[in-house]
Amino acid sequence: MVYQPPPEASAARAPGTELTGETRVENAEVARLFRELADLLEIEEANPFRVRAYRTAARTVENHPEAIADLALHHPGQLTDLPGIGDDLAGKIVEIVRTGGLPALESARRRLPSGLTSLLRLPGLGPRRVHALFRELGVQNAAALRSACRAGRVRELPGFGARLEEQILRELVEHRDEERRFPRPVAAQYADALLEYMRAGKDVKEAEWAGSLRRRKDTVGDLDLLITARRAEPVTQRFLAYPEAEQVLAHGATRAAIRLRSGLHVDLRVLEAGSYGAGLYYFTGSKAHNIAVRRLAQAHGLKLNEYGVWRGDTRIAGRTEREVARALGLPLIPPELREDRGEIDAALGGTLPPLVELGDIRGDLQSHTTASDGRDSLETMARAARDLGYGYLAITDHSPHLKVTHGLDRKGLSRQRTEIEELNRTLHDFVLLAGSEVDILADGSLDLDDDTLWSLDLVVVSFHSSLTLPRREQTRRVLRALSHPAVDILAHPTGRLLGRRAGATFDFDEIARAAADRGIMLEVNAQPDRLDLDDIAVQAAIRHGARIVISTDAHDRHELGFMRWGVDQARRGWATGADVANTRPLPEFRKSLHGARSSRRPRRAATASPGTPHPGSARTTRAPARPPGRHATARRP
DNA sequence: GCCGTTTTCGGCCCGACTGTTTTCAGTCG
Repeated sequence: MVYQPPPEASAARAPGTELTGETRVENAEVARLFRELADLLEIEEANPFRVRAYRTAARTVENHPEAIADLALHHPGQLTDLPGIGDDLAGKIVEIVRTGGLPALESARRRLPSGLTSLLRLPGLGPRRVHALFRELGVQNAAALRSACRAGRVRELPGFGARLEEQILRELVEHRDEERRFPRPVAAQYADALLEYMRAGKDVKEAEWAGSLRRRKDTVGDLDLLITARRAEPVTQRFLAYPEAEQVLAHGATRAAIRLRSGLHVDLRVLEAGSYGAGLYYFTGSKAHNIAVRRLAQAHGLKLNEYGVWRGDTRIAGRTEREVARALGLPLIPPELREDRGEIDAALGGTLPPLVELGDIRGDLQSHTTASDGRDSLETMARAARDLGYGYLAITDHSPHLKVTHGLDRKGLSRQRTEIEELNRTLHDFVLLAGSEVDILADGSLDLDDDTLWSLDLVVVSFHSSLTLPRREQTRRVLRALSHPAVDILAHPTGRLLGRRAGATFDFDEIARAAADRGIMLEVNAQPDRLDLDDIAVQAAIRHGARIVISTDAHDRHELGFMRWGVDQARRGWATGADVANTRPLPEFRKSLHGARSSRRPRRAATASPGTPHPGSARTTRAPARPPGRHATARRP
């Protein structure tokens, strides 16, 4: 079978064409190209270690907290300092960054249709079978595979069969070739219910979630449940009988898998108690972290598997994770950091960061009331925040531009301030801050006049429209907004909505540097479908010296409880309590806030219209918002 | 394709389950 590629697949970009600054290649794009090439090479049965090298490189690039394009263009020699990047891959990165394309991938696409890579996502189909489908039946994509299944031609291939054919067809009809991930807060609801059900089983001793849920990743593809029991069979049976299970995907002695009605796929593993720690470690992952830790075990002459740490045939650890880690000469690494992003070196060097905890949070810096699109009153929100043990809550109703939210203008904000001041007189040990979530307009100007902005305790800015501006323009827009000296916080910086909207494209490093320079804080928005910034960006922001805030953006009193999701996100970004501004008690938080603002504020209160460039730009008149070097990052990877 | 207490070649993490194999390859995590 000779494959004729469609014309558009090979005519990506004329050779030698250079990309202009307008379209800088994102880390994620470099990673995507490497992954596609790895998939195609694997289908071609290339050297599996070569395939792995591309996947490792994809992960390294994706996880790199700064723009790989900057490195490739200005310091290409430093690319090989990154783990898993050698001379060859460094050259390919430079190629991608310069031209937007990768000749090796284009050549692979001429040999194999790239539609094949989506077939790899179908359960039961790996590279060998996908290759056979293409070679024997000429199948190039999901549609062709569906026809082949319906015609009964798939079952006749060696290594396939009627059952596999039926399964493939079922999966195709249900679109399981498309990647589906759940925001973790959503997956956690299903997980909590299933865990409670399993713990009620009489044979169950310990039961815990592992996998990406335990690593607190922002989205979860499937759930991994670990259970210890003397006898595995009754536990497995109980699992398979879970009322919410739609389909049994696998069922062995110690392992089983089901799909819930929600579409979530759940893997169960049953172990004996002596292996609990090793099993938990193993199933928590990530895969890349596991591989790195196993290498470390090898270097010590040990073997690590899900049953324990072994010296020859003797198990020397396994009961608890801490015991497993100790046997490998490591302190216990928090699950959030287990991504092979430098945490093992940090652990070996004794420089793991003391991650921020939910209990460190002293206040919430974004919330809404019935004055705009919230569902609870000022007083209800205040009392709920105080009940959480906070010392302060910022009320940040929307500005008028966003019509659907019925935002507050100058008059509305003034009225609200009066109410807030009255309320503050009745609340003990608790303060409401009068703020606003001010829309960043398309040109980067702000949606409130300067006097109104300066009248607020806290100015949070964010955009809700024009998310698709070209990169350079979007960067300029955000920089202009941050150049307004009254701005305190940039909220949900990318505007992404998990599973629905990718978010705006801009030069995040430039924004983070500007924020650090001006003492503006970057928000980790804790709304389950935002979780914006993501973990990589949090890490990058901290490296640039910017402070983080974790805010719930609560639209009613219950949503104040979203704080935990934001804290999890910040922890994955290696944030310590010191990196997060709202771990400070109010006087301290306020002092730093007003310190930063008063030094930015022009001598004579600006009366210019919204967004007019400001005299006495902070860059020249303001002392740094914090001592330089506070973020000395020897502990960072 | 990367990498080095195995250092420029020869390794590269480890085990369970499924289906169709009749002894194991492929897939999955």
